Amino acid sequence: MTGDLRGKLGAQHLPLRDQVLFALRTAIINGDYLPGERLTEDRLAEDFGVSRNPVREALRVAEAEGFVVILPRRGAVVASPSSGTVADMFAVRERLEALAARLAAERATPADVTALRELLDQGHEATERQDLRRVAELNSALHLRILQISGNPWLSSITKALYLHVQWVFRLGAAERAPHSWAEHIQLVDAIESGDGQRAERAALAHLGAAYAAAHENAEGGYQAR
Amino acid sequence: MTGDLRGKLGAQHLPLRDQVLFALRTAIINGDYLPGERLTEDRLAEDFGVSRNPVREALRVAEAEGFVVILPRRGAVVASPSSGTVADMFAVRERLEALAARLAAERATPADVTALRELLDQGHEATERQDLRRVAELNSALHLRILQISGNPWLSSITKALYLHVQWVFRLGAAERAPHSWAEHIQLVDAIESGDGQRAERAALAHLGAAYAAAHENAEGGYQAR
DNA sequence: AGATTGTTCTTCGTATACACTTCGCCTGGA
DNA sequence: TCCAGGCGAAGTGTATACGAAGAACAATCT
Repeated sequence: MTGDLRGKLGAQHLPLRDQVLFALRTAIINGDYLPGERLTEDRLAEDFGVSRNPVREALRVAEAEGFVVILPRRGAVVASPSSGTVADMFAVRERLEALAARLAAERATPADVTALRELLDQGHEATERQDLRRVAELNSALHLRILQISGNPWLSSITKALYLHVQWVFRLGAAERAPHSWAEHIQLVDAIESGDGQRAERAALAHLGAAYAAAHENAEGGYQAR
Repeated sequence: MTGDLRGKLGAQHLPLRDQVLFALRTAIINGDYLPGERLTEDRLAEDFGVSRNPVREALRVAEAEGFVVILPRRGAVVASPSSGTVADMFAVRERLEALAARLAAERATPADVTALRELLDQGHEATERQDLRRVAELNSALHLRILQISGNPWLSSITKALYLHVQWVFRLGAAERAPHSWAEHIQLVDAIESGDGQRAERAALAHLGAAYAAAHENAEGGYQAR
C-alpha cells in the first residue's frame, strides 16, 4: 500500500509530474496498486511526497495511457485489464509488431543486427542461469530495439505503450514467460538480418501467436476484476 | 462487494480540463494555433476563460497525444508534423484500419451495415451538393463507425488518435480530399457486409493507399516546419 | 421497513505565492 | 560597430489554501 513507495522524489531535475507518472506506472505494473484500487489524490501525493498538482497532472496522463480510469467527481481507480481486452491488445500488437519487424528487416544496419544478436546471447545466458527477471528485461529490450530500428516514431511510441500494458498483464498473471520464446526470437532476428521483410513479418506473427497463447493461459484467473 | 450499480447521472457534465483539451485539440487541428507557436499557460487560460490548472492538465494530455511538445521550464509549443512522419502515420494506419475492416466484416450486424450505408448515402448526397465540409465530417464518421463495429477498444482508441493527426495534416495541407474516395468507401462497406474479412482488408488497404497519395501531395509545402 | 435528510470525503476549479530558469534587452567597453 | 555580461521580465514548477458541488454513507423520521 503506502509504505514502500514513499521516497524523496523531490530532489531531481526532471519535473515532478514526470517522476510521479513514472512511479505511478511502475507501481501499477508491479501490482503495488491493484486493479480496482482507489487512488485518491491526497493519498498519492503523500505516497510520493509531493503536492497534489503534480499528482493530478500525472493522473491525467496515466488515464490517457489507460492505466487508470477517472470517474468524474469520483476520482481515479486503477484500470482492470480484463481477459477480453488482452485478446484485443494482442490482435493490435500482432499487426504493429509485424510491421515493425518488416521495417526493421528493410532498414537494419549491420550494427543493428550485431546489437540484436548481443541481446540474444545475453538472453540465452540469462535463461541458462534461470534468471527469469533478467530474461524478461532482455525480452523487452529486444522488442524495443526492433521498434527503434524500424525507424517509425509513431509505430514505436504506440507499440511501446501497448507493450507496457502487456507487461502489466504478465505480472498480474504471475509467472514470466518461459525460455522457449528465445527460439522464436532467434528466428526473428535471423529474418531481420536477411533483409526479407515478408519473412520477418511471418516470424513476428509466429512469435506473437505463441506469446498470446502463454498470456492467455496466465490471464485465466491470475487476477480478479472489480 | 464494491457496489457496481454505477448511476450515470454525473457522467454528462464534463470537467473543464476535458473541455479545454477538446478546444485545444480543435484549435490546433483547425490551424488556429500553428505549428511551432508558443502556448503559454496564461494565454491559454485567458483564451478559454479558465485558470491555469485545467490548462496544465489539458496540456499534459495533449502532449501525450502528440499535439504539443513540452520543453521543461520553457513551456509548450504546438507540434510540427513533418512530411516524414506523415508517411509513418499512414504506414501504421494502414495496418490498423485493415485490421479494423477485417474485424468489422466478421462482426457487423445487419443494423451496423444499415448504419454504414446510411452514412454512404449522406456522403454521396453531400458530395453532389459540393459541401466539402460535410463530406469530410461524414468521411470521419464512417471510419469511426467501422472502428466501433470492430469491437476492439484498443484498436479503436489508438486509431482514433492517429486519425485526428491525419485530419490535422489534411487541414494544414489545405484542400480536403476529393469526392472520388466515396467509390472506395462503397467497396469497403460492401466487403464488410459480405462478411469476408480478407476482402474487407484488401478494400481498406486500397482506400488507405489512395488516401495516402492524396495526403502526400497536399503535404508537400502545405505548411512550414518551424 | 422505506424514504428523507445530514454528514463527510473527495474531487474540481480558483487564486495566490514564490523559487528558479530562460530569454531578451540594455549598457558599457573594446 | 560589435560583443560581453549583467539585469530584469516572463513564465514554468510546485506548494498551499479555500470554496463549491457531487457521491457515498449514516442517521433520522414517518
